[in-house]
Amino acid sequence: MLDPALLRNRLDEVAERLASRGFEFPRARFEQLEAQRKALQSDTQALQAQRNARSRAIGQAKAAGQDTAPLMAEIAGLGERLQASEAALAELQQQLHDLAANLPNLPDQGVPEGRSEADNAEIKRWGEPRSFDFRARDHVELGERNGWLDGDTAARMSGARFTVLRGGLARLHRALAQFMLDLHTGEHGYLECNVPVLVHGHSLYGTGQLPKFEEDLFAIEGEERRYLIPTSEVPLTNIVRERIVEAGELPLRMSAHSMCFRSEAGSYGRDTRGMIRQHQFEKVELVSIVGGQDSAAELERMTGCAETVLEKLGLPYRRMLLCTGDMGFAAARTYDLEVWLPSQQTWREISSCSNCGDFQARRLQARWRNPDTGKPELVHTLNGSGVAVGRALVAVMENGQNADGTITIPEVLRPYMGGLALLS
RNA sequence: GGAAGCGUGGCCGAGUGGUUGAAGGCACCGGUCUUGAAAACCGGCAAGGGGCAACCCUUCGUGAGUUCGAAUCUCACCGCUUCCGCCA
Repeated sequence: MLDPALLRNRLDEVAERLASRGFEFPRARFEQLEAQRKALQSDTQALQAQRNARSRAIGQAKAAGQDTAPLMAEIAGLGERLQASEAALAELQQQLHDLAANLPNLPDQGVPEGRSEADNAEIKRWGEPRSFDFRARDHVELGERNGWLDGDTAARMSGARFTVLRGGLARLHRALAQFMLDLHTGEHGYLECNVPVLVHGHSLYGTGQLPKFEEDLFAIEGEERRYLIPTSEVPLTNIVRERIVEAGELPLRMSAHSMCFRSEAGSYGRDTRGMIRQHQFEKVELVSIVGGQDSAAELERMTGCAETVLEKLGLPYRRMLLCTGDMGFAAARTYDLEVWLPSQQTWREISSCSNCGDFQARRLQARWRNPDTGKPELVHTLNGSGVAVGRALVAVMENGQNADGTITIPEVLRPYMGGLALLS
């Protein structure tokens, strides 16, 4: 949610910055609603003030033992007028709120303008894509040869975009998640969390997936509707929902390994082969809650933590600064990490780290107490993948493959594989 | 699933339908005192919204209702606690 004061006072700037990310602000409608709201609100409050004053007078008269009948007669009809006014105001405010809830965050200064991923800026590159002296196989081919990776069996029980993993590959997948979580909690200062994967709609509203992107989610109907989380950013960030955090608790850094569920509506035909795009996948997530003055530096730090994962695994990657048109709804600034996939001869997203500023915090009413002022202020929230486990598995397989179809296990994972160095 | 109880500010906790946005305490901030600190004492201290401002409005789990007036009365819902049943 954008700062409502910004909408009222600096509409030109807001509209312009939203336009830079390809969002057309419904300006005429907003201005009309806002003008009506202003008039109706002051009318309503005048009526409320009148009612309060009269009721107080009746109370005083009664206490003094005077006759209250004339005062009562004076406010006859006030109640109905007030009720009508309040109802109309509530309706208007609902419309304004609905409009505001669908506005994406403003891009930070310094985010390159652009319409699609083609306009993203490459910030850095690490590692050297390996050159093969044999035909490099893709992860599906590598996996199916040994029955490690089985999409057909998964399709029979669950449909498309699911996978069954077996044996050493299943273990390697688990090893990756363990390694990442250990790294972030042991060396990067994140608090290990285990969180619900089923959440209420209001939690998804808080992080910005609702109301606009309901079709991307799996919903569970029961006595109460719940949703499967698309990322543990949702539960981790909702930990501070409607809380006032003490300054000494910040920065609050949390990490979780969880299942993630996405309907992938609208991506028919894309990445249908293998494990790149699944309805159900695992991810180690990083979330930071900080004071507003620290969020820019925290984004750099967080992105560095995600990069460390890839570096320790020996996976070549590049860091991209997303352009205005390619950022997510809640993000003000986003870095994507893209890992090299030999089979596709291209870079594929494996992590996305975003600074959401106070956008989510305003929806969540998540605040901290600023010791300088003694007043509560909205926190800034950041989230990043540290990193996607399924895609990391794909990258390890493809980059670590040998001519005979075996896979060399990165050294940092061997302790999690019982010392095994080669998957064969 | 059955029974009982409870939801009040950052926290704890009072609150007979009428200047109660809410006593008291803790925490926090400022001051006096002190070599310094602690203690003691004095003062301040909820959030959100509207207005240049004076000031006004809203909020006591949520939503409806009764009333001139609701933290207080009624109903429904939600959440929490305890006991019983079931259960990994």
